[in-house]
Amino acid sequence: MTDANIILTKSIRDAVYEKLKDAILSEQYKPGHHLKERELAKLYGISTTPLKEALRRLEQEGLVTTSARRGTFVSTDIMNSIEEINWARSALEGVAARLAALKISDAEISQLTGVVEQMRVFTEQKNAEKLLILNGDYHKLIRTFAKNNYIVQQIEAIHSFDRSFRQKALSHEEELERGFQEHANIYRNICARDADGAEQAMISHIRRTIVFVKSSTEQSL
Amino acid sequence: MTDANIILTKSIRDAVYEKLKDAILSEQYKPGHHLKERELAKLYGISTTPLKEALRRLEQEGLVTTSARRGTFVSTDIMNSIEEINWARSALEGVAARLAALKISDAEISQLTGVVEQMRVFTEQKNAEKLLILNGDYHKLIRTFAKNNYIVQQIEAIHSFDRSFRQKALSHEEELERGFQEHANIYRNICARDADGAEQAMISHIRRTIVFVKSSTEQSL
DNA sequence: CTCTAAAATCTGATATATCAGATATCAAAT
DNA sequence: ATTTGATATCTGATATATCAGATTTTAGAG
Repeated sequence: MTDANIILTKSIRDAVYEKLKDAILSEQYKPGHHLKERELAKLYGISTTPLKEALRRLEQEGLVTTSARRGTFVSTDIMNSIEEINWARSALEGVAARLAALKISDAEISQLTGVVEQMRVFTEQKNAEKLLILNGDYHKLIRTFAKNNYIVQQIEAIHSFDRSFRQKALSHEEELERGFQEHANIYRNICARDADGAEQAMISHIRRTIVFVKSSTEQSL
Repeated sequence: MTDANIILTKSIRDAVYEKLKDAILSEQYKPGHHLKERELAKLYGISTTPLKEALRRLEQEGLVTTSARRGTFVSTDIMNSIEEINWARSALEGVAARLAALKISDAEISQLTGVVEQMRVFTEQKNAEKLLILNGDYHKLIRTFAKNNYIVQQIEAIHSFDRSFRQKALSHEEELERGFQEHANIYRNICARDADGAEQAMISHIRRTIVFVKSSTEQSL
């Protein structure tokens, strides 16, 4: 409740969209759950208009399914939607790494080096919490250095989806070391201005993570 | 006017979404044009509620930009250059080809074969007009076979921006034959279920086209 | 004439009422 | 007891009214 109220500047529509998305991704609303417009509107103390707009957006993203005058339901296969989105992310972050390798300046390499060195420290300390933040910074730096606004926008639109996803990835200890090695590998390729190598390293890093989280989630069922 | 009324089964929301999208893509509403909710609602004889939902969807696709209580405007694609967008397109169509290679059924291969055979004929006839349509069908089939809704949406959002781009690509005769060879190569990789090969073939095909169009456009200036 | 501030106006955002399709309920017929 | 169909009810879809931020207009001071 508290964190939602921090966002005072946002419209009700966007606030309720974020709230619902988080609730669905964290499985507070389980697959198949009926999201009733009037009920939710009353619960959140808002009208159905912005709520409806939020539901439409979630529908387009595949998180809910609406049947006219029957109801809106949380999609039965959320993991599939998340996986679909992460395939797109792998492609977009891959090409971002390529462009970064082509365009990066020496000053920017220094910046990236600084982050990688910090990551090395926290990996040795097995500090998953700090690493989660640093990993975010690392990926953000790379797409910034790609200097392609459209790609940055698309990647950041995807980001909120896999907050929970990346958290799961780092909850396994062996993943910390492997993740760092892959990040270091991407880093080396970018520094060497090896566009093909950087793109491939980034793509296989993200796709391996997809498969890893998927399989470890399925095991826990 | 008449064709819109044929769709009686659809919701007003979807009908007005398509109507607006067509109008924007055909440049009846030019970039920068102010789409006023009340004005359009009155024009179409509907209320602002479904109209607003249609506008939100167009906003998410990037066709319009809304500033709260200032207005909704047809996007000016000046923000993101055609080149920027096409880097994203190459990555997304590449991963679509990969997924198609992984998931394609025998029946779907037959469908794709049919299109490729037609393309062969029109390439020999140097029929650029027909090839433009078939190329579109070909790419659309591949992304459909990828069975990833999110990626399909992203690619089609990009398409609505640069119809002119692919037209330019085929305006050079030597490009017809080279384009067909590349398409045939992608096709072979997908049929062989070679995911890596299909992705690489698609990516290099699109990126070569980007460079080609860019250089030939610069020459003509 | 210029500048400023208040008010009128324009616009999207939100709230509420109503419509209409889909489903569930239940009583009557067999 | 089962079936059927009328009806009550639930739900999203749509229409309309109102709110509030942003812009423009304009009246008044200098």
